Amino acid sequence: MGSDRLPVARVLIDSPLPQLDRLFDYRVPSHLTGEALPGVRVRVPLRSAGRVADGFIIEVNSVGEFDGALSEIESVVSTLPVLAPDVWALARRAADRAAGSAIDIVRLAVPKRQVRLEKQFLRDRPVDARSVAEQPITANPIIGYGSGRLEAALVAHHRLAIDAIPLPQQLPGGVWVGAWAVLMAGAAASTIASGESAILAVPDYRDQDQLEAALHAVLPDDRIVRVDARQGNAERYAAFLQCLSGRSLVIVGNRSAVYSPAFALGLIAVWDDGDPMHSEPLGPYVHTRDAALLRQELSGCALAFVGHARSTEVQRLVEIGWLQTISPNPAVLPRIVPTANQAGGERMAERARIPSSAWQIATRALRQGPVLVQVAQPGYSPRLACAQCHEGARCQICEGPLTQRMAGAVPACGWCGALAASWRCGHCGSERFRSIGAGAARTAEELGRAFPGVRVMVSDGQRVVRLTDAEPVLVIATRGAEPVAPGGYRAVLLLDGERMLARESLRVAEDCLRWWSNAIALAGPGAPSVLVGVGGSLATTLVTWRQSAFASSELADRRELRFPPAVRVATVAGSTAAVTATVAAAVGALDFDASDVLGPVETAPGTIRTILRFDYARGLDVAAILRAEVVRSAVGHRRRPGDAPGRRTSVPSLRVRFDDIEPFLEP
DNA sequence: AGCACGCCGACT
DNA sequence: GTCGGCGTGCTC
Repeated sequence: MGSDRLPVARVLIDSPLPQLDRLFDYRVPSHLTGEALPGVRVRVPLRSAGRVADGFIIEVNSVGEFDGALSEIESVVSTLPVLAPDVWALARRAADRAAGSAIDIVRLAVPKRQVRLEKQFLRDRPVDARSVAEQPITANPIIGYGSGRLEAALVAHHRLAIDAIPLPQQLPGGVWVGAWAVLMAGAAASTIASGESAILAVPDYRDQDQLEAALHAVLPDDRIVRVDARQGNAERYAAFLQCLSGRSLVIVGNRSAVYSPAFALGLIAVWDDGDPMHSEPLGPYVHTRDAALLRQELSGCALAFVGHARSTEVQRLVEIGWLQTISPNPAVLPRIVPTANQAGGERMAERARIPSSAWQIATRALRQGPVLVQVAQPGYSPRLACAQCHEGARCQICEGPLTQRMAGAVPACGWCGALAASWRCGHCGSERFRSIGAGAARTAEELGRAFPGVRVMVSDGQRVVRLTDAEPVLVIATRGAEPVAPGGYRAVLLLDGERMLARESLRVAEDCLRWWSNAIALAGPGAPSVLVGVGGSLATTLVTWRQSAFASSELADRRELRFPPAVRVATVAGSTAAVTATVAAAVGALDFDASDVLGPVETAPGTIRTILRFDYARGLDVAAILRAEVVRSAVGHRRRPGDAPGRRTSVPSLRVRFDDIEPFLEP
């Protein structure tokens, strides 16, 4: 055939089907040879004439790997290469590790196309990127870690676990942010100064706001690109195009920022990797931390995990020598006051559920400025119960737990939101309920009485307050919603320790330590932080501020029990038949020890879940086996027994998830 | 997913 | 004989 000599494009098809997660060969027709280049979006025929699929050209070769008849690329959607080679390599690698499809990662990495923005970008783009004279950047020294030490590690592209300085800090413009944000901005600036790009990933928009403020203090605005969850697609695409401009930039955003097409990537830094917001909810559920680790391995850039409390995952990486630690020098120790939950003493304090010593500390601190009170739950009454029989009050529509947002408010369902105006106990028929526990609003009410004449503000998930001055005020905040106070809080009260520790999770201790540490880091220099009702090793850890020692002993416990992150886990869920077959295949091929097959447990009638655990070294083998089973179950009988003939199951009968951060929680 | 191919029961 | 049922399998 005369067409044999035409180039062959290897194309990734944009399809959710696991069996299509490989490259397909297409002939490049002669009129497209100049445009059909790696990274561009194309439309290609699939199976029968007339059907077209979207895809990305991954590579263009003179010969194909498929030895059947090739179809031709139908069209090149746009000449802009949107899928950079290093991002593709990362997507493939991340998907393989998680038994998922590369296209699912590519969809996180490449936003949906915005034609107008893209055309404008192609029109305005200089022909030669190097012709743009770049304003030279000189980075200020990073303070608090010994002179030049951090910068040297960044230039040498080391992998780091950095302990943040637990203090707020004022920016030149007057705004106060956590010292961690100043550190990360400094690291980014030093990366830019050496002509490279930096990716900074934060868990949520409050952290993002602090980090952006710190970045704008050290870099020109046009060097900072924001990629976050609050953006619409147009804004997101504009930011994405900016990354493709061939300039060294700081890309700051949420978990998807780690997939940005950075030019000359020199640094990936992740703030607070233990925050569950770093866990990707979309398949194949790749955690920011893992994506960052893979990308660092592929690109050889510097990598930094920055936090106040160290996650057990990062601690593991430190202990196997993958990360080196960098701590503040000289050390910065917050002042922690542990208190047992002693009753008696101050009557006002007792009514507000706080020990008298804490009340005294807060009273003294309130003469000088703001005081932070961290509580576990938002709203007024997080739980309601029947006043007569004490059964939990449940929604009459969906059986969800009833809560109260404000004092005297009509109870509402915590699941479906339905108002329960005429509630009646499903157990004894009583119409009276009482509240169990106290949310932020109720704590605010109680503290308002305990501290007469003091201004009280509530900052929870819905309403986050911002403090602009250092006036005395009591700030009641749920964990994670604590505002930064100018000059730092004069005292921090950590109230609901016992309740937070009562959560049923493998990671409670680790999570609590992170929540408390992050709140303590908002206290000003020398200001006391009071930990109410918690003793033991957690209290000791906070008092000595040796987070790494705690993470290390926690990790040792997990090793003993063979729990993550000492080992990896894969959750296999779906129809009884599919899960049974998959687990059998994995056990047969990889010789799992019986103790490493946890389950099955029934999750719903006809569906089960089994957890496999395995050492890191076997990760790729396990993923390959499970992936093959996912493909098989997708290709095989798509009809469940008992289904009406002709209609197919749209829900896949097999789901696989690696490294779920809460693998043992009931679904 | 879609769509073609293929191998057994009631029709011109 | 063959029209069409849906089970099976493939997509460059």
